[in-house]
Amino acid sequence: MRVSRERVAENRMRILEAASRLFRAHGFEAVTVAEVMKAAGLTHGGFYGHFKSKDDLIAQALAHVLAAAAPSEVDLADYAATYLSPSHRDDLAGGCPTAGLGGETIRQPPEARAAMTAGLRRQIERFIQGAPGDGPAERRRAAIGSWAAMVGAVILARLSDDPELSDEMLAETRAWIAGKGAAEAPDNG
Amino acid sequence: MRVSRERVAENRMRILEAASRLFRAHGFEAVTVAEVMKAAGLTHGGFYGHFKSKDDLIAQALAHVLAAAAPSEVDLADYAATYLSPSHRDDLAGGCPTAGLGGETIRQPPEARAAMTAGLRRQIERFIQGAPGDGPAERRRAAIGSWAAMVGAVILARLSDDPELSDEMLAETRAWIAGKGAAEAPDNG
DNA sequence: TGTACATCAGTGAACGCGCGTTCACTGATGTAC
DNA sequence: TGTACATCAGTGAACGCGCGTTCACTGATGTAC
Repeated sequence: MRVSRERVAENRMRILEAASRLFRAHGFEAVTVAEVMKAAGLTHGGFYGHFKSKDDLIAQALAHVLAAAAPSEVDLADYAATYLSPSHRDDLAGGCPTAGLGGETIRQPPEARAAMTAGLRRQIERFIQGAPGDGPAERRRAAIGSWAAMVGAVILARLSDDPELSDEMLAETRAWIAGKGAAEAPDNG
Repeated sequence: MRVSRERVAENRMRILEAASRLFRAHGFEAVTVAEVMKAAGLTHGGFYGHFKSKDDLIAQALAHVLAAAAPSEVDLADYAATYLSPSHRDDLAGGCPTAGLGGETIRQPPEARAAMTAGLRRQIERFIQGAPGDGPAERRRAAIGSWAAMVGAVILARLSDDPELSDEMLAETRAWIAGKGAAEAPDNG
């Protein structure tokens, strides 16, 4: 049965939201088109009215969730405290798509990688204002280094089957980033 | 045709080596059992004489490649220079299994995660001796933070479809780690 | 504003392919004498 | 040391299942008059 134009747009959004959460929770390959459609409250046959293919959905779901991130500048230390928290580590489905899907997106088609690259650029820009350092170059370096450490730490913390080591990865990386931020630029090395 | 006992052990090693490279290059799910066996110079039917299942192969291949890493202590700055090089970034099949497969291993069965956790522990221990810092706690913090930044930076660099941004991720993270190593512990923050 | 019809979003059965896994078979290895 | 036979690693065809994708159909929406 045909539905109204608003309903079509709403269904499309529901598919993107459901896909975004399911992909983050289980990875691109483990999630089926039928599962996504069911989570969106639809049947699988209608999928191809909205998307060209599953790969197309992957790219659009990534672009959707990455664009939804807070647009304003953030304080790097505040952001790190939230990002490197146990509750973010434990929230696969609702957490950072870069940490949850970055490792898999490397092998995805160009469209998905392009979405991730755009997200990476935005994240660095977002960090630059609130990053420590004397000049723009130093602040950019701090933004890049901190972001790499945050993403790496969440992945390693999720990987660990020992809760103590997992908590330690988060807490120590957070302290290490804060320590680096407070330190002055060295003149050796 | 039956083969000699040495040949059995050699075949098993060949399967583990082939699996380790193929998994790192293409991910666990994209690689088929038949592909692994073909790369090892065998036919797929014999696979179940060596391994209980594909999941079993994944866990054993991870344990195998992680155990093969250099056992001695390393200088953190030297290690970072190699790890954060374009040639390591571009060598998916021969590169670090944590960077290549860590993101996917989160969703793998306990045995695979246990292998990764053991590798993570070993890597931190390996770094502690050569890490900067006054006491053991400070050196451990530097080891953890640096490792998180290295893994994150390689993943982000591989993700980026812009070669310039990709190179920048590696170079800036490397400089940032070095800068942090030289800095003294802050008394604020 | 009402009516008649064309459009098309969504349904659910079906298709085809690839994958993990199984199995009857082969023939070289290892062992008992 | 040599022979006869049991063992079993590897082969390749086959199975069964699940997945992405297609398609004929349905019926509410949107439009032409």
